[in-house]
Amino acid sequence: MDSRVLIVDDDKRIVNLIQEYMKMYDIKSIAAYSGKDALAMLDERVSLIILDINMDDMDGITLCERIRVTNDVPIIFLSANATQYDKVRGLGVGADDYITKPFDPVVLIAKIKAHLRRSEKHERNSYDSAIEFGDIRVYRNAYKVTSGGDDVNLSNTEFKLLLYFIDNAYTALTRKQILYNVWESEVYDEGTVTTYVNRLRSKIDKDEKHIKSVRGVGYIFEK
Amino acid sequence: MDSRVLIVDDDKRIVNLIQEYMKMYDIKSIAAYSGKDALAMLDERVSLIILDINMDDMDGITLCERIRVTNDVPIIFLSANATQYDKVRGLGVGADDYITKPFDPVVLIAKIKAHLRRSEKHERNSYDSAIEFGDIRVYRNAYKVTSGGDDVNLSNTEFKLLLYFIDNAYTALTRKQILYNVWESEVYDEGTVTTYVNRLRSKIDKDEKHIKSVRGVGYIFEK
DNA sequence: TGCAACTGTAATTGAATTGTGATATTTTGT
DNA sequence: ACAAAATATCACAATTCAATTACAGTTGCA
Repeated sequence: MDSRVLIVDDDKRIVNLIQEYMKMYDIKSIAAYSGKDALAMLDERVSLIILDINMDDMDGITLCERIRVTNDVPIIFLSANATQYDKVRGLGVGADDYITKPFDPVVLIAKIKAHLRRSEKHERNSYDSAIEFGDIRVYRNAYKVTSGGDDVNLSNTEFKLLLYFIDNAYTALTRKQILYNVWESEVYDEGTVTTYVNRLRSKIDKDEKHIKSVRGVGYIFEK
Repeated sequence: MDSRVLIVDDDKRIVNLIQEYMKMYDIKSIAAYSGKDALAMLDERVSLIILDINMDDMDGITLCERIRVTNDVPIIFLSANATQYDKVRGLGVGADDYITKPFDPVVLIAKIKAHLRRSEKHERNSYDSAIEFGDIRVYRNAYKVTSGGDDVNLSNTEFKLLLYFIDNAYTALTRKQILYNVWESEVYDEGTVTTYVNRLRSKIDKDEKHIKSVRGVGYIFEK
């Protein structure tokens, strides 16, 4: 994980506080103390922005709109209360989440991590390039999988299941979740998932290096 | 084939990499390391532009719009992820294709060639640029196909289908997609595609080396 | 006009895939 | 070590899918 979070707030104490927490969880951050500074810093690579709604020189909403013109990075608003956020949402500004002050650091970190994970997910799984793990390569567009260079013949369902795992790597998935997302219906027996996971394993993951069982929950895929 | 590709990216390593691959396939290229340079180079004759979406001095979208004011040359976007490209498409910017980083060089070259071929069609000086795979040669402009030197008689629909496959090599295509693009309508039965694929196979690909079935999906063409 | 090629649909066949239960194995808590 | 629960494995019948073949309507052209 090589992501950076930009914190924008004209109250330096708040910025310092957030940076302290983030340091504890090994999340890199940079800070801007005004809207103008923030815009300047966007030239650098930033994975997520935490943005205070109330600032002196430029309010957070305006700043958010300006950012959105050129940038798709997730934004979490810091607001004094929930009503304030409703206003933001009403305006249709492209914010992705919000936290009200005073905030619980645990919640803040959880939200940050969730957003980082989500955007990271989209990054690597580009459409034309192969996804690799171990000696397995998955070619999304070609519906093709190779293992050590040799073609592996996966059925359509097996392939879709594999993609679902890949798109949700490092997250434990319940059988119900898997049914819902891969079979797009819950009418099937959960045992079906078990069977298919094992079919997939027998073809590309004989020693269960990547698709691991999580007893009582379901499965987790690790690259 | 006397065409030139302009590569625009401020990351010189990427540019060099692409130029290396292109050299291997005898495609001439020139490079620009900034949007400003790229605009200047457009005075010269260019057949295709490969354009990074993220650049320091001018983002790819803006550059694309500026180019489009005066120029109709095909543009392939290089983007960090597919989401980014969706945004471009949403803006209605006149991009013709995209490739996500990290890219598969084979796919990149295939796409470049496809675009060059397509635009070449409109130019006067391209009589008999054949597309080759196996012992098959396809002469786009002459509506002619040979197999091992002998003429193959393809019907019009079969020929259009073959061209569609060629232009979308290494991508699995659904029957619906094929209907939509070759028959230019979806009113027909999907079985029609099946029949035509098999007619095509019996004429130029008896052992299914190039047109492969992807069960549950459709077909994929590989050169 | 008449014939040959082409077009799209439909029926048939064989093979791959599908979901489910029945049984074996592993893991867990006591 | 034991029973209970969860998971893995296996075998199966039903289904789905694509290749093949046949066919009737259409088009083009000689």
